[in-house]
Amino acid sequence: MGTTQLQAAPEPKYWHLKTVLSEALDSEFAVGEILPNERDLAARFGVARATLRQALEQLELEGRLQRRRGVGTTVAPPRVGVAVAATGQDRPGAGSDAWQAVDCAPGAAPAPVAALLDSAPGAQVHVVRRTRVSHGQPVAAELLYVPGSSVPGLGDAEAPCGASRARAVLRELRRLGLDGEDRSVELGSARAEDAKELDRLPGAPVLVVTTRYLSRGATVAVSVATYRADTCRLTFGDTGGVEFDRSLHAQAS
Amino acid sequence: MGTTQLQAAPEPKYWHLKTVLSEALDSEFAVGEILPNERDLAARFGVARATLRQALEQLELEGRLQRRRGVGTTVAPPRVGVAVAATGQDRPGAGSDAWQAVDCAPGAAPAPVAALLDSAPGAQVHVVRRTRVSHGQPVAAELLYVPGSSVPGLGDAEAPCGASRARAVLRELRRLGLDGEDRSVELGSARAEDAKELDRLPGAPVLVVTTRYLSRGATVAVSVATYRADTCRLTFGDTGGVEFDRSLHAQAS
DNA sequence: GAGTGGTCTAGACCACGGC
DNA sequence: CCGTGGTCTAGACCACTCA
Repeated sequence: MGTTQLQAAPEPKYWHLKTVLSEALDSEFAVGEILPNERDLAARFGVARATLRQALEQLELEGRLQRRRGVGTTVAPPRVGVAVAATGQDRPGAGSDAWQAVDCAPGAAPAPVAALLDSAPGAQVHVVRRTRVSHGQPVAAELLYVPGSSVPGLGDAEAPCGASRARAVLRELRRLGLDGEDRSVELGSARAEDAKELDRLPGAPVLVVTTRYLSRGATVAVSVATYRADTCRLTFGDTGGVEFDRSLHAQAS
Repeated sequence: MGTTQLQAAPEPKYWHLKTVLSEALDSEFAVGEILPNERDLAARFGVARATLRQALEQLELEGRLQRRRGVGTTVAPPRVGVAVAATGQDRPGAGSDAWQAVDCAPGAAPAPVAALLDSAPGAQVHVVRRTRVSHGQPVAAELLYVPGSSVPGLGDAEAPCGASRARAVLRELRRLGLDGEDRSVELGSARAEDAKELDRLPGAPVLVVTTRYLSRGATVAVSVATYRADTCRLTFGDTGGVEFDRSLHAQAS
């Protein structure tokens, strides 16, 4: 019959495109360099813009590209290793990498958090907001839920509600003496609120780190931190080794 | 003028759709139930299929939906907590949750792995493939890179190359006595090869866990494990607590 | 205002699973 | 075989950034 279906490779175009672009990024582009715009690229490869965009989305997901509306598509630097370390409670940051208390408000813990806190779904807690900056870029936004019973040292009036109160809660928490932490990591998408702080669009992929802080066997606080998945590599230094932080994704010399 | 642009909310349609669908999933659908097909759903909401798909993709990314070509879209069960635990070296799995050695072949470590192994980019290593199954579902595929110098007990001929040889390498490795591990977690997309083992399409989002195993201060092996990001929540039990494994994402009673 | 990426449409065909 | 989700097209308009 006249069916000219000779191509035995049903590999999607966008997948092939992604491979080609990925190799081009390695060999022909420097970090920070801006690519041709999507319309030009699509024309150059002979595909529709939507198809090209599918390839770019994948590359952005893998942290190889960075796209900003009104600006363009740039080659992303290697992912930054951020330590999801020991107590994490506002410890003196190593240089330019630390948590910053933003504010503190009374509120109700969402159901999944309440479950971890062993409290009723609607129970009132202190909600501390913090932001983490690494190498000058925002990498994470955190909501820390602290039941009033964990920090009895504070009047639970709604009083100051600012960064200073946030620091006060953290101080009280530290004084409890934390024995350990349970952590989990999963993929999520940035809520509109987080997206703003992370300088991303809503729905951007994030790594959600949920931490349960323990003191004498009881859960005294729960933290939900969302890290930018495109720019971050979370590191867990079980041996205290810092060397791991470099060189992953580094080009072999 | 006749411009009837009264809507002050430029919230994308797919974002709104996602919210609506998400609420519907909570209230009107049971786990495993299949949704109407995409064409019907799109018509029902008065949007193009591409727009509806954008919403579905987000929900799938968040682990709320599961889509399979030729079958349909189903409501996903809550993410399964998988422990990325202590030595991890083929320890007797807790019930139905364990690593399974697949095979072992000689090969060259890719550049980033070679860097972690402190070896030349092209150096020959044993490449052990393992698969992890949890609750009957494949959740992770792993490539374990072991330099020949770490396991001198084996003749480095390409001999058996099967699951038995893989187990032999693991046994030798365990006999070294591992002091500790450095780990990192980042977002990636499944290579065609991994995708097959994980029962997903190539490019599917995965959590890439890179582990460096140490013995007496030296790196003796490097593992790159890719976990299905849609179905898995990685847990790190610093305190050995297992309770954390349940109840995240559980509906409050 | 020009140029960028982000959203959206209304089609089409293909690959796969199950009947 | 039919129905499903997956890929792809060729347009359009919008929101944003920056000169």
